[in-house]
Amino acid sequence: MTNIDEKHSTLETIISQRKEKIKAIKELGVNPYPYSYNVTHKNKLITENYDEFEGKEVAIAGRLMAIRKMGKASFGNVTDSTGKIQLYISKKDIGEEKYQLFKMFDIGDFIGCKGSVMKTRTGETTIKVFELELLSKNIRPIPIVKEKDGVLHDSFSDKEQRYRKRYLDLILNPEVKETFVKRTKIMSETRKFFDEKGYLEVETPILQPIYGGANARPFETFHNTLGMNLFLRIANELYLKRLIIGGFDKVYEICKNFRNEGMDKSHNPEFTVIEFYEAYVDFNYMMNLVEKYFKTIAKSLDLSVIEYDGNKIDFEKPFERKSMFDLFEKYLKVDISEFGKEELISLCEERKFDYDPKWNYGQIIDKLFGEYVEDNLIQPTFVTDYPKAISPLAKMRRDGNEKIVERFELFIGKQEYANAFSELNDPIDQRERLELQAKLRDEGDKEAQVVDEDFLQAVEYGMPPTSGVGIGLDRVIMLMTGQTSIKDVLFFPQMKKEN
RNA sequence: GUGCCCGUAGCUCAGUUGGUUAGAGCUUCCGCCUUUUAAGCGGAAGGUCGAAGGUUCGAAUCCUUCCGGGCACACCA
Repeated sequence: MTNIDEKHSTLETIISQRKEKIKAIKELGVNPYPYSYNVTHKNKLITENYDEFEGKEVAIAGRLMAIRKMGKASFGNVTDSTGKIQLYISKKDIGEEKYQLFKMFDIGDFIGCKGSVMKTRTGETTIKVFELELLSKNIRPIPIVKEKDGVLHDSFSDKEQRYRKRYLDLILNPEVKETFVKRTKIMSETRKFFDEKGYLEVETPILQPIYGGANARPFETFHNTLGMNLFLRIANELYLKRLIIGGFDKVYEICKNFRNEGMDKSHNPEFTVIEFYEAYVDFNYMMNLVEKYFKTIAKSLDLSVIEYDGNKIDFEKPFERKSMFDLFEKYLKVDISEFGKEELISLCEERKFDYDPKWNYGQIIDKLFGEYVEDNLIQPTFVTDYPKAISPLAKMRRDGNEKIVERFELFIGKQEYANAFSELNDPIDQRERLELQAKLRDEGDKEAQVVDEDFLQAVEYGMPPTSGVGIGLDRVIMLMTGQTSIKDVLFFPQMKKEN
């Protein structure tokens, strides 16, 4: 007696029924997990060029996604990496024995078949099968999604399941695949853009003894042989600068950074950025390059105006360039360019803005900017004139202003996409700034930077005038694919453990 | 981290002023069916209602805690 005879359909019994089918298939002398199949054509090629293929013989392979049995003949849908195609399988064409095998197929099996291309009377391109092979037997039922007149029935839509079992999401929701294909396209266009400009792609350590280059809390780990703590990088900036010091004058790295912080629609603990550094140029030069980069990527996807999160973002017009203080004046109706900390505090009180008395001048400016300005930055806008206090790696403004550095951030649709400096290469100033950060750490600012003595020494050996940029690539991908959650552009977003 | 919402069959969902034995479609299994396509027709099976406590004669439904998820806010990129 086999489980097939039992009339249960819990998940467990379905699985054991399918295991019994494997036994029965083996008894027919068929290997349910063969080694290869000679595929001659992809489904999309056939369906899109029917006239050329009519009557011709093809061999295709893919996952069986639907079966419609009608006694001595049946229809099935097979999906390969390019799309689906219909099969017509009749006992007359494939023989009694193969038809018995076919009857043991389930949705989710991989199959290969050879047949001739035809159209059914309803006009659907179909392969009339005369050779049928099982390529891999499924034992765990995949959700069945049906579609009529463009309406999906029983679609696989539970977000938690889609993220946890991304492979099912990819099988069942074809548009998901498109997003990730675009992701790869954006990544390769990004490399192409910098390669063509003479940048050298490099790799720097993910495991770092001292983390730096950004203000964030790190993940910590331990190396057994060295007997020391290591950190997963929060940024690669300080290593890329060492390479500039070492004599490369254009470098970039596409890498994952890791930050032990909050998670939401635009933050995953590991995320992808590109950082690039070029010697002998300043942040104005980089502004032009970044603008060109975004326009190039948009163009490569045939995008000119992007509809994103309810906004229309124009990538053909020149990006706006605004001083932070002009923006404050526009949205706060006050010129705060000459304000000191005390005046900013009075402003906060006047506007009933909840500030922390521990904040320094730069932090107050930063928070005010987030509160009153950021939400207005829909079209691509370079914001300049950041306070020194929140930019410990940026060079002072060349006009002698002692509070402001040469830095820009690019905002699009209220979100930050790029951050860049004319890099600080004065070793004395750099040491003072990192020591100030260390002091802030001692006072309890967990995100303040750490003094990296090796980096400081490297700068002491001499760093050319340089500008560098970091761009959050996951966000670029979100923007260019219309996704508003970072989880939808990461194959495997971080999730909590299930029980 | 805080607030709001959600968790019922393999999938999608009904059922929540507390009241027999928790329903439907798809899926699965059996039978019929040679151009179907959410194939069809007939039959069957499938659930400790996210978990644990509590209130009650009686809980999917009310309460508490916990787990997981979504959204918003806060922080960051």
